[in-house]
Amino acid sequence: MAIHKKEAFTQKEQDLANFAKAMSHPARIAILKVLAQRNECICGEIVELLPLAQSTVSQHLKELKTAGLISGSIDGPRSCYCINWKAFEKFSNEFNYLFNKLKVNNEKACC
Amino acid sequence: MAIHKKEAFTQKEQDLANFAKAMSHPARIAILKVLAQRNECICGEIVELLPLAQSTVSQHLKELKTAGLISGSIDGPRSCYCINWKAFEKFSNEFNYLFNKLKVNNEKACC
DNA sequence: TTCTTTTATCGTATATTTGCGATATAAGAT
DNA sequence: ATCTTATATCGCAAATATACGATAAAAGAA
Repeated sequence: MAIHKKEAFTQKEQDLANFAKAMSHPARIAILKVLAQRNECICGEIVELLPLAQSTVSQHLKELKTAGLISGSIDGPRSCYCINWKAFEKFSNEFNYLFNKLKVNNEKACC
Repeated sequence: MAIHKKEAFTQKEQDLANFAKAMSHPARIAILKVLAQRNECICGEIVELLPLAQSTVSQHLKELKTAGLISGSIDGPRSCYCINWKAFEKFSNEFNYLFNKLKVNNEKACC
């Protein structure tokens, strides 16, 4: 494969793709769901709820955090995570701009 | 790694993840963008527009088609693709249901 | 200090993705 | 029938992702 060509695309394309990539695993969807449902931030409770090892869950949390979908802070001996709603709003806007608006001018599908 | 545990999650979680996975590469975002912008379906024009080899683009198109985000049909010696708006509507609904509605009850972020 | 609890990180095995050239396939053109 | 054009598929190399056990780190409890 030589080199990954992701840099050859626009920043917006890469941003959208990165956001989507962060959501591209059911475990991460499940984590986001839990964080979205609870008003208080969750820590190791997530591990209890998922059918995965603690280290694996921790890795998924790190990916979500790196991608900016959640934020986390240390709270004594445990960690506290919650959703970064701003990132979701941004994604939602980008997504709708790209597809919902264009859809109007594009009713007649051809294949 | 032993086994992938994706089956251990709900169907909805898997569906959302699969949709997101299809969008998780800038080349595929770019393809969707082109298809969304043109009223008529595009074929090899996409190859011209992307900084990738023809075989690579063909592979990305196949992935998008398999995931249900686009549909394609043979048109003489060339192939015609277009967006499957229904799939986007479904994803948009799922996504908004999961996040936008919950957001209302969740204004106070904690970390 | 030592023990316990909670979470992050390391190392590693395996699976999947990405990318391309080469080749196959399919259909219209000559 | 042969040539050309357009697209899909195969085979392979390299990069990433997924998962887990083991271990480290950090902080409160005994």
